[in-house]
Amino acid sequence: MAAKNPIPSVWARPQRAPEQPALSRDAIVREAIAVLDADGVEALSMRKLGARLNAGATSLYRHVATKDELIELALDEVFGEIPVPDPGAADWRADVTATCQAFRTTTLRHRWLGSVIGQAGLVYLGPNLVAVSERMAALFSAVGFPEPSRAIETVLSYVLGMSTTEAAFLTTVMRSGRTEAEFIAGLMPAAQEAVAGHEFLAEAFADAAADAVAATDPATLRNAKFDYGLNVILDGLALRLPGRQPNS
Amino acid sequence: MAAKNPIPSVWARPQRAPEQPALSRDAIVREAIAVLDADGVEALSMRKLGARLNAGATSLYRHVATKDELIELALDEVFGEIPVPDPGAADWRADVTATCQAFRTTTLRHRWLGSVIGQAGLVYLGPNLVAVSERMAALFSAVGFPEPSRAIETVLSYVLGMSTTEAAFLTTVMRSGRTEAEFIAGLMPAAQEAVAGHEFLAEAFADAAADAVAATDPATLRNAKFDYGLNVILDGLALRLPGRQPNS
DNA sequence: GCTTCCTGCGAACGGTGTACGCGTTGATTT
DNA sequence: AAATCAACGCGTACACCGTTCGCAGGAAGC
Repeated sequence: MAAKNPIPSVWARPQRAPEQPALSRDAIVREAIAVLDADGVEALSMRKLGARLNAGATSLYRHVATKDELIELALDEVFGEIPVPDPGAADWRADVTATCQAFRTTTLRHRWLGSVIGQAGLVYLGPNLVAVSERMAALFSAVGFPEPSRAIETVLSYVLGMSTTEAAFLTTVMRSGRTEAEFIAGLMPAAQEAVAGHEFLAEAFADAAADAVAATDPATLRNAKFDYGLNVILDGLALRLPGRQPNS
Repeated sequence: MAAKNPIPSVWARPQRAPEQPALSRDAIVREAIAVLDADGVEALSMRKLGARLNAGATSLYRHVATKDELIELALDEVFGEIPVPDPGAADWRADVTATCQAFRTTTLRHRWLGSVIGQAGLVYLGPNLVAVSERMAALFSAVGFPEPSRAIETVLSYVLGMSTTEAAFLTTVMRSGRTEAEFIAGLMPAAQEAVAGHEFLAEAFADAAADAVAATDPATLRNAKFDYGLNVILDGLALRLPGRQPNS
């Protein structure tokens, strides 16, 4: 307001205002993550982001080349939240499991991650992603795993696919304004109908529905599903560890 | 007014043109898929799509409620390309492998699939997706798998994560205008630098680089990586088959 | 004949990303 | 102390976007 009018009167001189925290790349990225977390990737616009920082939209371009670049920065920033344990006394399965769960947690906290990765891929080599990869490589190398990079790729692909789907689902739930349980209940009739006439799918669906009823909480059920698949993969990888293998 | 005049001369009468194929939901979806395949999801605009069909942009809205709905239709249409074998004499591993490879092939043919799924999730229950799911459920049920829906979820998550990453990578390659081999070669220096100082990652990276040199073709190397992870998962699942101890 | 529907479309609204050039400012050099 | 300069914030503008609305014209039913 007053800021728009440079000098209304010579007597009301600048006095520099309470010195805004200024505009910096870090501040922009941080605020962008806040917007993305709150309203998703399609709600992030340079104008709105600028407004939230008490700045014009185009000012952001002094610190960030392009919106896509900003998103890449946000992506890598968020990878920094993933802790990977040192390969230590604990067995490798526990370590890898913890890492994968951390990855999933981060993906669910920032539910835009999936769509961004789907568009940009993981080719961009940000420092935090590199750091996470390094820690994971350490985990597999420590137990003498024959092809660590393939093992990592396998595990991460699973985690990514699972978490992305989960995140998209949770976004849909949240947009509906209902709780997860309510949403699932409301979806049941449509699902029943879609499944009718499909013998095996109906059976699998019935099992899943029974699961849902038995579970105390949709979230814990999702945790269990995630852990199931992860254990399947770790079992498969364990067979490839040297020295403990019937045949090949 | 005169400029707007729809009929400059009576003789230039409409005569209905050579009867365009008209505008139908199917035709729109088909053309949308063509655009998506050619130029990706961010290049699909209602105006351009309309133009390609010799129609105005807003005409499309008579057949499709919204752009998002159109994309959902395209998504399900594309799922129709995935064949799933009947559970037959062949062993289940071969059947599941074939299905997963078909899924991957489709994802790589329509490289926008990943980003769309990341945004929309798989909650929408289109008929073709339901059909694919049914066939997969049949595959697992036929061998008496204890929790078919969890097995399916595990396998599909892996396939989705892997294919999405692959598709994003291929898109980047294609946009660069270089061949895949050239692109990888050009990326090497940056990757080397990013990996420097990361002990285990450097090691894994060296292995991967050796792989790349040994492979005759980047595409066959990608195939091998995909099959590796898939086999890991199938091994893990095999352990859960009833009445059977691990066997290769 | 008249009426009622269905289809396509032009115009318009409120948004988007970002290129460009301007005024200001704080530090650095003279 | 004066002059220079690079960095910064921003207003404007452009080309495009998805979508709404009301209208034109033909087809179909009566």
